[in-house]
Amino acid sequence: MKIRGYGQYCPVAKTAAVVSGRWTLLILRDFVLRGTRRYNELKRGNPLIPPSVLAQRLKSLEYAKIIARERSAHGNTWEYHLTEAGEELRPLIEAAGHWGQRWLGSTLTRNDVTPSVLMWDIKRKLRCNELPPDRTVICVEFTDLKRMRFWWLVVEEGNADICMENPGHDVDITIYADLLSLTQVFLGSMSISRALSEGKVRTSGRRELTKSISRWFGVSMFADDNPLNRTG
Amino acid sequence: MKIRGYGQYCPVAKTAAVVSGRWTLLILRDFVLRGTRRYNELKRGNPLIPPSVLAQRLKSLEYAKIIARERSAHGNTWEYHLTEAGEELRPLIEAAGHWGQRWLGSTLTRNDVTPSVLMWDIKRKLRCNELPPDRTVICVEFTDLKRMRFWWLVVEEGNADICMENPGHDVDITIYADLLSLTQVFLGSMSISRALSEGKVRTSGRRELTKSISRWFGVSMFADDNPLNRTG
DNA sequence: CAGTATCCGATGCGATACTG
DNA sequence: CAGTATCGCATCGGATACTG
Repeated sequence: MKIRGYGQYCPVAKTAAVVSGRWTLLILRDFVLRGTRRYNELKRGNPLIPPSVLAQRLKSLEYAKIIARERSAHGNTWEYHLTEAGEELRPLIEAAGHWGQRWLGSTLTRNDVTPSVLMWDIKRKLRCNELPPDRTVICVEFTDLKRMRFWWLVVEEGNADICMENPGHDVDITIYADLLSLTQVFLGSMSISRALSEGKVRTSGRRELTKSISRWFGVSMFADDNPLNRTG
Repeated sequence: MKIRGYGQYCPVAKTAAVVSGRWTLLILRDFVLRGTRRYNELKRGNPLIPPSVLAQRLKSLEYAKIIARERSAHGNTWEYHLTEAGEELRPLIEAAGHWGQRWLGSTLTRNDVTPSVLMWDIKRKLRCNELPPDRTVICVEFTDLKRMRFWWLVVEEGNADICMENPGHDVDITIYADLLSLTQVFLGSMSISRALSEGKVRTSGRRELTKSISRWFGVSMFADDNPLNRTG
């Protein structure tokens, strides 16, 4: 486990030696912004990372004392968590996100979107307390997909679960959208109300859930950095 | 000129695709923090970068609209400058520097230090207005070096020049130090007064310049992030 | 001064398969 | 679930030499 540096004393260079390998910043993002703790969660959040690379990066980050690996609460599996040093990478990660949204947000293409990643992001940002107190079932149908077309979010007691098969309960609201449009909504480059009025997103089901959708449908933490949202 | 992305819509991933190549963050540091504008300045600040890699990175950054290349004022050479997008990378670079100083500052070794880079950093941070209004000549002698042992800073009219040969003027103050110690002083991991009292750094010449040294000898912008300086 | 040209070697990386 | 093992290719990166 050797870290290849740059032969420079500059603190920026020291940091760069640790965080600038391929995939590394994304793994850190998962820890810092998504609260990820497990190997397979990291795979889910980064579908294209080779498992060997992920394993190697985790070892490096552990070696650098940015994360630590330990038994989970139940003791039957492993978990990673940020150290204090790792926590303090938050400003760096957030700066990267703000900048990317502001200056590269318009580069979004079909190659950048994956239904599973989007659905987990949506789930994570769902404002459950803005939904009815009893169980709510939200169905998402990606109108342009064959596989991975249907997703269900079951919200109960302030907690959301993701299913890929019909969970059997009555569906309270269905959201129809193509994958790219719903991603744009999540990223804040298109407001959900505009998406609805333009027909990019449609809904069916209980009317009051559609009316309140912009309250319970949370968006990316970088949504406000979108150039469209600039006040200046 | 293709940028290899990660197949993710996340703004952090978009940024990572642009800035996380080897040397890239350091080149950006030179633009953002050192005010570098020229190819050879970049080489000076990054002695180990291969010229072909530097050229490729500059092209990439230009392609990404982070820097722009244009004729210098005199028109006989080329200069780079940050675009607005590039300027806004400052928070990212500074976050990297703060973190590196705080968590990796103690990893400094002999392999990380270069006299030329240090001298240019010192020159850049010299507080000329704290020096006498007339010409001041500062000699730095790296006591552990054979080559690159002597350096002169000629400060005149609020401006400092670096020489590697005796400029001929009388020397007002000479600073003797080994390369690692003076680097530590610059980085703030050792205060100059402590370095003097411990004999890591010595001076000769005009007494008033030694007495005021902690005023005119500027340090790294990350010096305060050193764990030693923590108040908490 | 500001880069190209060339070349080679390491290794990072990706793909796939497999395991306790 | 949480990774290893293997493997081969590509390409990145480093060194050196050279040029308008």
